[in-house]
Amino acid sequence: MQSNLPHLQSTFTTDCVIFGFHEGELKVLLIERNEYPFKGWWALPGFFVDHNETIDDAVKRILYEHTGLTGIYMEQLYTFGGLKRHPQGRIITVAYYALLRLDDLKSRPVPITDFARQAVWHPLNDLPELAFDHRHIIDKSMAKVRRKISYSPIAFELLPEKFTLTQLQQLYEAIWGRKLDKRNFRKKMLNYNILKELPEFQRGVSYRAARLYRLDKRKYARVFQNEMTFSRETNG
Amino acid sequence: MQSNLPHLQSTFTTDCVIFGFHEGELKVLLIERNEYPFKGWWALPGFFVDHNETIDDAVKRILYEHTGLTGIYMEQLYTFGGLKRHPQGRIITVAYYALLRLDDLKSRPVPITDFARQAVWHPLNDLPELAFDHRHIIDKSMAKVRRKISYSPIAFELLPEKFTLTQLQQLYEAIWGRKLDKRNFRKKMLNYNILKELPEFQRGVSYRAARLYRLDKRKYARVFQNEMTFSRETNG
DNA sequence: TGACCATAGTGTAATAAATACACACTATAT
DNA sequence: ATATAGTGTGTATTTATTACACTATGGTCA
Repeated sequence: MQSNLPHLQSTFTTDCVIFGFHEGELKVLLIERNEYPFKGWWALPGFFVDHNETIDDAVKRILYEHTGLTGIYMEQLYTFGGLKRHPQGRIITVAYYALLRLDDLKSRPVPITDFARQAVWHPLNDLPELAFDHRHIIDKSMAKVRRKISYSPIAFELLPEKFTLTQLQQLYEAIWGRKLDKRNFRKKMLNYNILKELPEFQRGVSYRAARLYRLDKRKYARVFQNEMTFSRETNG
Repeated sequence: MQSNLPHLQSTFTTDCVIFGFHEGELKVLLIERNEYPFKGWWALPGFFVDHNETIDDAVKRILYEHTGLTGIYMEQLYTFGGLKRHPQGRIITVAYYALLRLDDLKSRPVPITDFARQAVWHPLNDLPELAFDHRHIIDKSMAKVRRKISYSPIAFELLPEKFTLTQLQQLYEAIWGRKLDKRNFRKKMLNYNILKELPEFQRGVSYRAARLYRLDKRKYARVFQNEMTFSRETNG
């Protein structure tokens, strides 16, 4: 960019699509707005980016405020600058998505801010009508996650530290919206050699308890390049 | 995002990585700055985004000013908001990359603006030191193009309408920085069935003239989903 | 006009990866 | 003891990837 020009001024914000996975379902954290415009509507958590913080820091702040957690996996998605996306004038928003372990959150109430009446996890398959262009932002996030899960191990961000292969498979199925073959899934996933088999099993289930695994972080980086793919499987 | 808050103001710009392909080499269009900071340094073409134009429109404007062309393939890359990226304070930039047919441009002089002494195509493998974080932006663009060329037919944006298979292969080789096997490349590319064989041949070469092809647009969309890949080839 | 140069153009076999597919096992609850 | 519900495993088939070397052609130049 070039300088010495009139510094045109504009307002910009960040909005964050926070994904969680619980009981085989993908969920998104939405707030119910307590302000105009779109008062009473559901919307993505978001806020203005202060001029002395980075965009990443603004997003971390929002994530902390809504989850009480730090160190959440997050990635910038896209910057929306349509002239009509906000009824009060053009507001640019830098959208991020975040993936988090819903289990870490179980007993932690979602804090309420002045701007939101409540914050609630909504199943991705059953979203209410959303304020602004937020539905579009969620759709675009899902498209990115759906692609990215094929070549990087982001799925593990959504699972508890110890998980069963069935949980992992259900997560892939939820993200891709299609069934995978159990034998092929396990064969392939174990072949990547990024999972560490634990000497532990599920507890409290009324059927054969499944073995627990966790991600082997030493091998994580290697796989990031290897590009895991489950590309063409069609069978149930 | 939420409203009714003090509208924090900030300045933001767009920078554009314009890629071209010529004589087997990838090139980037850079301007020589005629303004402080970084006066005399090479930089990406860019400009402030006006508050009544979309970001896409700002980029189209920049592309037109520097190439005289419209309808160029472009895509948003990333938004950079580091506090120290500009010595005069935090300026957010939305980076785009664009792909264009250098041949369309052959006899067209690159226009000079007040802010730039000259605009020159630089080979990607031999870039000068760049102003701001522009080197980082170019690297990130290349990473995206390198990935995206595997699953979408963006390569054709860089070639003339009629091209030989060797040109197409050289382009993939330039983008991936490694040699591909000619027979495997042709077999695979022709199998996608997205190329239309023309009844024409190269002219003016002092060796056997190669057949010309062009992209078959009817089949283009289908391949966008099919995910062309040349993943593991290691042989020269 | 024939030899030469530079690049175009072609096929097959070996290996690796993806896919389709079905049944026995086990922990728990009743 | 038995019903239930989900765990855990192996193989054959198909498809994709890789490795590899020679002939064909158009143009140039002696």
